[in-house]
Amino acid sequence: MKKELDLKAIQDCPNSFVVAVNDAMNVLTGKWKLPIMASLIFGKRRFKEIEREIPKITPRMLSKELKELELNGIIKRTVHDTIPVTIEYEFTSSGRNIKTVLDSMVEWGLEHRKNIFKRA
Amino acid sequence: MKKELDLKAIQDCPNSFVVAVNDAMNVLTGKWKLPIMASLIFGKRRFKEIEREIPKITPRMLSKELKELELNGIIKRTVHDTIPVTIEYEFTSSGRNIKTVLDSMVEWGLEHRKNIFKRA
DNA sequence: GATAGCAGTATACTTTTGTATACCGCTTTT
DNA sequence: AAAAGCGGTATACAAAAGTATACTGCTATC
Repeated sequence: MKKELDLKAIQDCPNSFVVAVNDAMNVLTGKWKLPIMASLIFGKRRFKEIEREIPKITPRMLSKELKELELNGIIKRTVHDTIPVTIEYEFTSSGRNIKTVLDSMVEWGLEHRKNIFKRA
Repeated sequence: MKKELDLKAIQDCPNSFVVAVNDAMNVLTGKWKLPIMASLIFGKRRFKEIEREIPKITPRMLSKELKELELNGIIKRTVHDTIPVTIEYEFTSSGRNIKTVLDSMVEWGLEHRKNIFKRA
């Protein structure tokens, strides 16, 4: 699945809005991003800690997703020069704010289920 | 990509919240769902109309996504018994409300870009 | 000195998602 | 009677996303 949203139908929306939605989607899609963010929500975590908290994730996927989240400015990776080095991941403030999007999803989702059952 | 969110880390959140986020994600992910919804936002549309409004979508994908959106209670498919039959797609009220989620994404996305450039 | 933990990487593979191309039965227009 | 529009389906294929399994160099403990 390519990540563009090149549709004429949205051309009348300001392009920055499309970009903004795209940015948000990039942070939310994929099987493991939400679990990883859930693991970080109460504070800093190390690689192995996250791995243990998320059943069935492989180190390959965890590594890949952490890199992507870091690149997108959602999390910050810090290397502490202890011996041996310890590495910690934590949200950026932008990253922490993605919760507002999740909140709106929860609100919509709950309401949606109510509507579904009304007519079923 | 499997669609479960079976993570221990979210187990302390009420399960209904996880389900709700999942429901919202199902409506938003994939390359064509947003374009299709954008096409429906100003009113009813017929299959070929949507197809024309979205450059490069194949009828196969359009058909597949419309079915999925209908199954998820986002859009409604109506068969009018004209001769020949005409078929119209439109949002359900739940479907229309997904815009609140998109709005929160726009808000977050714009703010996020501002933060990124501040530190870059 | 073997074993285990840390923070990952490498390689090969399967599954899911999306594309390309052609076609169907029906009706209206030319 | 041929061509084009409607609302799709069928088949085959390519690309993206995710899995399985093994391994690396480092340190610290048993």
